[in-house]
Amino acid sequence: MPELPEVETIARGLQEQITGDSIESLVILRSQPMLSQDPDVFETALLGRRFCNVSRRAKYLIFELEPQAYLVSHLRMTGKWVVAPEANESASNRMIFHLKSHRKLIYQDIRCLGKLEVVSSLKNIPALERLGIEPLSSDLTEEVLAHLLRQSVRPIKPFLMDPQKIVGIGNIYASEILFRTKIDPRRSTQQISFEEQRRLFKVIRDVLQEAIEQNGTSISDFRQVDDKKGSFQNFLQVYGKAHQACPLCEEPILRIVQSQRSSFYCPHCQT
DNA sequence: AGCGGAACCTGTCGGC
DNA sequence: TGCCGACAGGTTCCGC
Repeated sequence: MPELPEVETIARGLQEQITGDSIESLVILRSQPMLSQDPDVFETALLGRRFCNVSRRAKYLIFELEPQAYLVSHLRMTGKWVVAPEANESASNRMIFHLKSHRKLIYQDIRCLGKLEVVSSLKNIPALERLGIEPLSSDLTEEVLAHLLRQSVRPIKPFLMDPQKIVGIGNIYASEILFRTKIDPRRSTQQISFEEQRRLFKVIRDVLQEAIEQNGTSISDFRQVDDKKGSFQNFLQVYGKAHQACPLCEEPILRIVQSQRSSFYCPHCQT
């Protein structure tokens, strides 16, 4: 489900809603295969602890707890976090945290592809160590992007989605970024010109930043922590728009498959 | 070393 | 109506 802007939106919502609150009890409705650790260990590590911060790294949510512990959550395709006065009877509810404020923090996940883990140190999560560069941080520069493009040999679209290179860009934003930069998603990273690299650098940051300002993209089921929709879906130009007219030239948008994922692009505008 | 494909799951939708 | 395949916002593992 979520890419960087959606995860950032959820992190901000949770930060605002649950910081200072603590976990009184926990009901685990289903733990497999989302939990990599024993459910009893998971529960014991959480009970009584207080949320002191919620942040994002790549597409991971990091709940900082006091006394020191971290709940690390990856939503994968269909994970969601909801804060509400009471838990609704949704079939996708997987865990219900009963908070001291009497509100409920609910983890939902239709496909159960998400991952949850409690650790005493973030160093205990190898996947976090393997992550690439945060695109909105000062770590990403034109020079760094040029270097990453040069050392890779693959089409630009799967490159943009590789979290070991640049984190946070998923299937929606990869297509949107390439449309705005007018680059064909099949082009090799080796063949991206200097001018195109500069455009990519700017557009990657612009698109992600704009999507955060719109609270993410709600195409099917993404919702904020308070159940409201994001609004970046109103600004999508190609994602999910196969056969529709390109907003620039009116040619039909094409859908192709790359690395087992759909790519949407305008064959006339993107070269 | 780094790539593409399969696997991990469930739900929905369109075609026959 | 029922069945079947394709598809869905992601990552990891495996073989080449």
